[in-house]
Amino acid sequence: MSQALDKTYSPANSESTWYSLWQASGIYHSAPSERTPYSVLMPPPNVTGILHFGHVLNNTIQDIYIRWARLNGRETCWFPGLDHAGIATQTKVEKELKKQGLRRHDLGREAFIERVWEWKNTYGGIILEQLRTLGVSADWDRTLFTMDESASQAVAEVFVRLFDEGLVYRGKRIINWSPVAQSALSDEEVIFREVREHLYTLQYHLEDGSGTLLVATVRPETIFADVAVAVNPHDERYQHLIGSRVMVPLTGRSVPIIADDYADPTFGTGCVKITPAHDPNDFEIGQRHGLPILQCIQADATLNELAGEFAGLERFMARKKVVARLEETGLLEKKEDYTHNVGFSERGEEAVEPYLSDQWFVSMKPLAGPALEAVRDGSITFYPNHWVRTYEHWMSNVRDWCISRQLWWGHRIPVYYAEDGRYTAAMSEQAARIKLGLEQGATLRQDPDVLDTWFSSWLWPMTTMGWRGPASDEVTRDEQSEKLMRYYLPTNLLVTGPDIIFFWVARMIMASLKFKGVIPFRDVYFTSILRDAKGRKLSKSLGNSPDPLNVIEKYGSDAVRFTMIYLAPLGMDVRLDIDEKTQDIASMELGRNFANKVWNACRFLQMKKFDVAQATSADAEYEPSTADRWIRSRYASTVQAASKALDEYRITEYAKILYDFIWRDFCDWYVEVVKVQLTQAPSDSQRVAILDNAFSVIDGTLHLLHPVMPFITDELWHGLLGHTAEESISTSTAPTAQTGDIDLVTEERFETLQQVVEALRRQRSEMGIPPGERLDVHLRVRQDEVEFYSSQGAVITALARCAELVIGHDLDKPQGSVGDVVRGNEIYLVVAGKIDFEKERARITKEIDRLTAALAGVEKKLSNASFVANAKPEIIENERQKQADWTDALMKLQRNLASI
RNA sequence: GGGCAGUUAGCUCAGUUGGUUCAGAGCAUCUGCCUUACAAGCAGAGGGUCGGGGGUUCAAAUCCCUCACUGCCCACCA
Repeated sequence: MSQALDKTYSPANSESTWYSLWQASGIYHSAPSERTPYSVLMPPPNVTGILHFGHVLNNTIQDIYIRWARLNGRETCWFPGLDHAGIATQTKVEKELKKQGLRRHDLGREAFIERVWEWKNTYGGIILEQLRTLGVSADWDRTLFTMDESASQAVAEVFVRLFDEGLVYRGKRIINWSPVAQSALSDEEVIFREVREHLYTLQYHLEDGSGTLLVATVRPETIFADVAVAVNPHDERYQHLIGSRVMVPLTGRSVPIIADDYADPTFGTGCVKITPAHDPNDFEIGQRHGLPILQCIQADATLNELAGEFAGLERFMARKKVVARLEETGLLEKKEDYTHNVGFSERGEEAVEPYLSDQWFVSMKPLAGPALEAVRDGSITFYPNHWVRTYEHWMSNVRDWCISRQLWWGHRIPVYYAEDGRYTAAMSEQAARIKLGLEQGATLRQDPDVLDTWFSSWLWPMTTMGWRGPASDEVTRDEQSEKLMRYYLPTNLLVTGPDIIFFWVARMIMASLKFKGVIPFRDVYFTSILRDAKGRKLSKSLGNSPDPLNVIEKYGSDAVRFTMIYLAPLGMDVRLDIDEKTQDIASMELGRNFANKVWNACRFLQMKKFDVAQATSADAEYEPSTADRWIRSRYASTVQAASKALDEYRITEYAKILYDFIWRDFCDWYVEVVKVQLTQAPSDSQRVAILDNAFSVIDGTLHLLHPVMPFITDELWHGLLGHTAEESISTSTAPTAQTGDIDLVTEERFETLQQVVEALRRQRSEMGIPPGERLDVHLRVRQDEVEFYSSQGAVITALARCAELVIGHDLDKPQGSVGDVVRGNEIYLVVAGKIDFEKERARITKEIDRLTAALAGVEKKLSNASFVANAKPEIIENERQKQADWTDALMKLQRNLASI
């Protein structure tokens, strides 16, 4: 046994020491072996990322399962990595440049990308470093960056393959445009927010001067691109006008009045202006009716020459001016307040502009079918399961995925355009020439755009294992990565937030099925959403997202991990009591106090071990006490329950089971009894036998606790059980439930003992007896229990602070005593002169009232013929037993009351 | 408009298959303790009838219906 443990657990030093040891010994590296694999894919944090509490929760859960699998002898691999996060990273670097008064175009594409790489190299690994502070036991040797060479190749090959199959195509569509990023966005990157604007009703004069059509719009700045006004074909008000023309205000242009069901006669005036270039619905109507397309808003969200005097104005400024001019010219009929939803860019704060442009799309329907099936047929299980509905809904209505981004940072689209306008996707210029049937040296231009970040993320299950794409599979055949995928795929668990179920989870399922014919993972655990005390999501901008490293520094990593797990039930939001001023989370004390409790329980055992003579061996004749057998029984149940909770992904319960076992059973009762047993034991060899029992329970308990509290458990495992520095609890073996140790008879007996002690304590407290004062106690028990209670005399005496303890079957209530009844046992505490008769009478009366009411309930049940006829026999028997017990207790209490 | 969660003690939440005093835990509150592992602790106490209403059942916090409120996701009719 090593050095004495300190009085208080101080995580700061020991945690980093342990992590260094773990890392140096490379114990978390994994490779295919004879053992059953267990693998987890880490959701790759962004290179710009800094650890936040979402990561803490997410990675703690993953680490728990990884460590638990490792303890259970699985070949355990946790694949970590980093995401290049296209838009996010590029925006960051552009902001940096802006401080120097530069824009990316000033540098040029190549120099700019170089700057981003510099940024990535400087800040990219920070979060991975931070995850180590948290204790994450990933296989760092396998860390992958989504823009690493192998991953990039896979991305390009996948693109080419899908292009060749016609599943990736180019098209001119209305897409979500971010004027700030100057790039397209996918539908998933747009979030809708309610906005209070105005609904303007404009006068469109009929071209022949015969009247005016009133048209409502929230975007009067788009009138310059109007190509028609639509009315409902069944709308009698306007039927006669269909086919005639109206003048678009402020333009001198006339457009036709067309009939289309899209126009809702009950909304506004029933007339809709049609602007195909600036509204997805209008675009479709334009297609249906063969209308021309006019575009008046440009990529930077300013108006172009079509807008005449308004050209060059930013869209919202233009709206103001246009409205003003309409007002002047009398063409503005009315202006009403109007609240509706507007799409905003997920990252930036700006309103997304529906923008007509050439983009690349993935045709999703063919990919969605098998992916939907894999979840429906149970090959993949979601926890909590209700997310399946969301998944199904999205998958059934999936729309094509816009994957091109007008950015520089990312995987360049492997498409080459010939001078004649033809194009193809290929792995190189030369390959493209061959595909297009062009001669060597023919000029080609590569598509300037890059791919959506998620186009690399969806290959994560394969690229993390070294996959280089479908063509490589067929041609070069990478044995190494093939072996890894055969062994580790499908991975066992994915832990992620429900917010990226469409972005990532669904698409990984599609890609893995498409390219490897295998599901990427079996179980998906959706984590809780973290909120502050006011219920708001944690976010940097709100200032309600403390830096986890500071919190870890204050409470310890184990404490933070434990608290997060304890507080975060499966599938529900979690409120954290974040103090915005101090950036502190006081509830972390729960974990810290618990860690300290574990620490001190071990410290106690260690001290007792030091007290016995060195090298004493356990007395083979030692007969385990009731408490010894009780704690073994409780421990066996705990192993069983904790394992089951983990298997079922009820990690909060796992945490609670351990918390209660260690604190309530082990510390509050077992350790207290052990103190008595050690004092009473006649020899050191007996003491060693007693301690052996305690050590074996604490050894197993540390293993159970290790997945959630890796640092302190390894430290105690060494400090207490004398393991060498080369060993780690994390690579030792988990305990299995010894169901034979579960002994319900002993548990019942011990519980009664606990209740007797508690009753005595309650009496003392109510009578105001100072804790130090010892009083006589008389226990009247059943004849056949006298021996048992006598054997527990020392324990009761110590825990209930008795002076003299008299145990017998045939005892009378002593003079000057207060009494109580516990499971048929009568307890008398001799308080002599200190007795407060009023209080005592009140206490017993209250107890009698309670029992009388409870008994009445039972008797009512038992006298109910249908209850007796229908209820299960054991339930009825139970009620009968209660009736007997309570009748007996009532009798004893009444006698007690009478004697006061 | 469609879908999914949630509503249990002052606060944050447990409560697996309806039935052992199941109405629990932590924090907070109150009382008393530095009892030689732990004051980051120990011993006690008070506090809720389980959102409202209805139903099924011998029996409901637990199952069904309905209403209300809260949150999230999807859709997005100018």
